[in-house]
Amino acid sequence: MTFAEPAAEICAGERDCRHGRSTNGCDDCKVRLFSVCGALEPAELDELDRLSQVKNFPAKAMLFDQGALAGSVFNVTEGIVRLYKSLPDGRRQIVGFALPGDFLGLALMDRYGVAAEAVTSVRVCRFSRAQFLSYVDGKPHLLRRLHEFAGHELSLAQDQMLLLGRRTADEKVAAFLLNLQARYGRIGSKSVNVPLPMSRQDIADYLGLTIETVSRTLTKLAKEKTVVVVPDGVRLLSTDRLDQLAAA
Amino acid sequence: MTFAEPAAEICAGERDCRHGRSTNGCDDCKVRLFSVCGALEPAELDELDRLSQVKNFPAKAMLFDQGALAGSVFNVTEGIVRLYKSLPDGRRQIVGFALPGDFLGLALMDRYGVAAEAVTSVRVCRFSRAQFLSYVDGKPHLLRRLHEFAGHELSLAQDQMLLLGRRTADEKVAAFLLNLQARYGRIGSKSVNVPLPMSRQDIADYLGLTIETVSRTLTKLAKEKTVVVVPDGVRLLSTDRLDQLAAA
DNA sequence: TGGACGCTTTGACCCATATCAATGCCGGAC
DNA sequence: GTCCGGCATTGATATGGGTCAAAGCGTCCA
Repeated sequence: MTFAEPAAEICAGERDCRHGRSTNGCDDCKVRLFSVCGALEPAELDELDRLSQVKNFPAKAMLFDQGALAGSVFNVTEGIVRLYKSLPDGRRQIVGFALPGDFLGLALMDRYGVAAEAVTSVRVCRFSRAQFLSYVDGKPHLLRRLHEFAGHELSLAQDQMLLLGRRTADEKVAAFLLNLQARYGRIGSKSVNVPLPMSRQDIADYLGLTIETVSRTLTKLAKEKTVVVVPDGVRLLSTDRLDQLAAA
Repeated sequence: MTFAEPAAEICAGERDCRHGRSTNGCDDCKVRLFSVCGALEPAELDELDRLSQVKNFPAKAMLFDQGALAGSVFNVTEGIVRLYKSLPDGRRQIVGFALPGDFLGLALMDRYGVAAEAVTSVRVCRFSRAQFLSYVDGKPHLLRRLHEFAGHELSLAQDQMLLLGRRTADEKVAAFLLNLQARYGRIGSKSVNVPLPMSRQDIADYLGLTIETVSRTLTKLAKEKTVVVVPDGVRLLSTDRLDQLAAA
């Protein structure tokens, strides 16, 4: 199983949590893990330090396959990862994109429930699942936090079900753009420029559409001056219009 | 938030766990909670006893609404509950059906993420969320178990995304029937007779189809001798054919 | 500098599923 | 019984989005 959604979501506001004790090059992941798990003692952070390990993947590399034994927990620190399930005939459903700060494998099950592939080149912090498990065991506040996190994940999955089952192509694309904007906003500058590092095929497989429909929908939105399509992204001109389409 | 899926799934086999200490009429829920949470001490079971409370709902009654403050955790002991999200214009996505043995509100978040309505008349065991929470706190093995459960839930949700986004009407209906059969099998007799207490509209809203398409698909399956449609249910004639359609 | 490859856009057409509209069927009220 | 109301089925038709096919358009590399 794989949890991969906004860690920042359950972090009570941003803060500078560099604790000045780094023993390897992986400050970022420690900071983010901190925010997921709630306050940790310096000693606990040091222990996490020792468990973490930086790893890089080129674009298109597979971090892990669906059904594989889950040996690791990852924290994405740079780049984007796609998480998906496939049908035997090749049809694919992307169930989520992991952005910097997101975790993979936090469900701590013994097998991964989805496959994970680098969309762009990706840098992660890796933890051994076994070590992470024993680290977490005996820290009930941390377990509680993890469970809350799981509930949040499930809620997002259910939103996505509503989108896949009951929304039109326009609504799907609008919701996708707004959602991405919000998530980028959390990790960097909140901007009307939304990068789209993933391909149209990825977007289509995320929204339950075809590549052509995604493309046509974007040009339609562009024609009605709701967005501007730029290289590798989109500029939102009327978030109001998008909100209206996404129809919360 | 709401977790509502096969509790039996994570129970290591059925067993008769009546512990002979019941102080109210709710043996069933204790048995099932036991199976979710792993071995508990008799004293712990007694404590749960005191927290539980039987409640009945007639068909169509709402157990709780989406976004409402989550005051309770439920364990369904009789009947079927539908869990859904709605769009402002009335479009509805059912994200799951809760059968006897399933839990509602196990995510323990402060608000329910979906609405829950009785499909049939329903009997539940109710626990106060606050009491359940303090009961669970300080029982790390139980927290671990709960977290595993959450991961399983998420995995099911992701399967449903694949179904909603990438499967045809035939495949959706076939997968739905097989899935229901498997779940009934866990709580009673594994049979080729699959009860369908929910309406066609419910099935449609679960599969992202219309009522007419569900009806047509069932008659099509009946014409090709894959199933027989009977009052309030379906008899499966060729699970092979259904498996083939569901295309694991 | 060009051409080849991968991705995106655009166009024309089609089909699976939605929509609209009867009709059928059953169970409860009286 | 029979009337009524709520589902389910079936048929006719429409359409959103899929499919197939052909250009665009960068970018990388020779």
